[in-house]
Amino acid sequence: MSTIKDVARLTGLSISTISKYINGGNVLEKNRVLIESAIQKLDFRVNQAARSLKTNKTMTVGVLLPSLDVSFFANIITEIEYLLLDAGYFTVVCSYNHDPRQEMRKLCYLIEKNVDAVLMVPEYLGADEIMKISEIRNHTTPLVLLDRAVEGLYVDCVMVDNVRAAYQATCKLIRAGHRRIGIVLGPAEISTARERLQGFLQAHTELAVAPDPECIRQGDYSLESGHAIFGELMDMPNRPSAVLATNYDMTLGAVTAAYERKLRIPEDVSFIGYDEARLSRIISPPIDIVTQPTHEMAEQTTALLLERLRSGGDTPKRIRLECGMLNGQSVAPFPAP
Amino acid sequence: MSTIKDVARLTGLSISTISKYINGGNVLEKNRVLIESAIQKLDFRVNQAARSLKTNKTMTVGVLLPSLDVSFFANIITEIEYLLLDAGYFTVVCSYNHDPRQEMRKLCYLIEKNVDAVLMVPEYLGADEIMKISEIRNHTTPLVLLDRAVEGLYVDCVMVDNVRAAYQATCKLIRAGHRRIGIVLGPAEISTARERLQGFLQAHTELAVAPDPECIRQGDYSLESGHAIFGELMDMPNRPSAVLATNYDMTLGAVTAAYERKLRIPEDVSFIGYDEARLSRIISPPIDIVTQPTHEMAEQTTALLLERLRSGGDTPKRIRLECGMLNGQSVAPFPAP
DNA sequence: TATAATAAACGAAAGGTTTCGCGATGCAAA
DNA sequence: TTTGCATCGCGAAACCTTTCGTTTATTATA
Repeated sequence: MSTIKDVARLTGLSISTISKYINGGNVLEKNRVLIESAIQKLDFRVNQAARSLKTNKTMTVGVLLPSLDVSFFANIITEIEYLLLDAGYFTVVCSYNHDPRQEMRKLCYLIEKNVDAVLMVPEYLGADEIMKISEIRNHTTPLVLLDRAVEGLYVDCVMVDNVRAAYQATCKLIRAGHRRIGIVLGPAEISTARERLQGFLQAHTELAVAPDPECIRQGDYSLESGHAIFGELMDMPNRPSAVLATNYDMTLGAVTAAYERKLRIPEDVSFIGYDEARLSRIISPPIDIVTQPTHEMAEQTTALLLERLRSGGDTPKRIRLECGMLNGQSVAPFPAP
Repeated sequence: MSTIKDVARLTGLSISTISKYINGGNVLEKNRVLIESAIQKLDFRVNQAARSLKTNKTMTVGVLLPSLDVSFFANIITEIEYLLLDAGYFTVVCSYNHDPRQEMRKLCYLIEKNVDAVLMVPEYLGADEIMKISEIRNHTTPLVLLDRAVEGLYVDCVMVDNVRAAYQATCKLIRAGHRRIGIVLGPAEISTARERLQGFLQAHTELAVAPDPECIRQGDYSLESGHAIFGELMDMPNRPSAVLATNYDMTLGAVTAAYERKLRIPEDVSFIGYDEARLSRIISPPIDIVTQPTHEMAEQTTALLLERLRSGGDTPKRIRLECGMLNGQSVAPFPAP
């Protein structure tokens, strides 16, 4: 493995000149040619460890996710990755597999690996624990939270107005005449699930409809749980006339459960799904879908990350983006006209 | 940020003693106590850049995937991650988002970041291009391929016997009496898709059934394409009486398409899916599924990686694992008795 | 008590890069 | 021809750790 020293020797220039060239400094044209050919011949690559040692930077952003295969996050991260690359930053992802112990452990590892910033989707971690990490306490390593806040933790955060999104979807159902509405929620430990429930309840309150606790059911944001819970709801003696599923996987699970029971949407049950517009491309009639602003989330998150990476600490920013609603044909008036 | 030097000063010991302790060497009991409390007080952490510079190791394995949200890969990687962590290695994942240019670029980045080994699921990259990377040519950075080989590239590889898996599934359909069988394939550029097609054709040849080219259709391993292609097959004037979908997402897409058309499985069309056993938990009647040995793949891959990490180069190993078949009730005799 | 054997601590070099202040060089203007 | 100015190149220090060969301390043995 050849070093900058070898390049210096081969070109007859000094180490500092080579370093200058490598880092975009000006060198004499003839030296430029010389250096480039030497680099080529020696197959020289900058030793990143040495560079990091000196600069205290890795030009790498660490992303920590609860799981690798949640398409909602995967989509956002993919976009962020492109944006960060444009800014010269490499992105590495790692997952804690919904495991509370791994969540802390991996966060520490990432920071110890000297990533320049961490972007994370938290799940079970508390503010006190995160604050134990000195790099975060001292703002040495910027931390940005995605999709979910951590109570009592004052760091940058990009999220979505979950309350309002669920509120609007629920309102739509109530306005269509539905009075017993089922909701398929995520785990109560996760703030998005709590917020969506809150919006659901708020719509009931405002429109003076009493929610039935039996119709409020908690899953784990997985395909299977969406399937199971939708099934349970439909098997109730007085089943809800409409259902709201609150993420992509559970939406898909709910739809398969409906199909399986030969329940027609919306004739037999009205339905609103979540997250992926492409869902309506494979379900007919197309369903109504609450869409989250993934592009905007990616952009805002990247902007936030870059700002922190460039100019460091400031008072934390908390960004809330609005969700949209893709109108389909899965909400019918109730009772049927 | 405090360094080993600070710890040395505070304890009155030498730098080398501290280093020895950090790396698991023996020190006097009283010194141990001293060092530990100093480390605590100073909140000392090893500077990984400095360590890497010296040792030429990062204790990190880089994983390169075509996309983050393919659950088949995500499952395997999650398991590998645990196994590698036990062996002291940290795993970082990155994705090239099915983008041929990114595929090469990210591979180079990973290697430049000094990961100790790369595990990759290749897609479009050719052997010649990969061999341009000197670290791989010289076996400086071990490269292990997962799921797919690269033609002409002689490196370690853990894959599955796709030909046989598709062969057996197809045989099952033919033996049940089906003569026109549809297959929903992935992109021809991807070796697994070609192999699965080969197995499909081989079964036809051996059992003396002529395959209909019209029934052989290529998608892109996505939910939508599974949906679309299954739909196309069912819309044919003389549609196949059985269909084989060749990955998880396309299976799910196919099933929703069947539901949508109110086609009963297996009464109206026999069906075999792929990959995820849990599929049968949300589809009724449970479907027959070709299962890939994800656990074993994870184990073998990890073993291979660790071997390379520990003892370096050797003649490349190519491991082929057998797939299984989960019997459901989605294959009916044809014509119906 | 002296010596050998063992264990622990030490000092110094090495690993490859960036950075900063200073010296050299080249060119235009006077 | 000399002066002034702008560029460019250079040397050396610094970043923090590991490692290896050597010294010192400790314990056991004769």
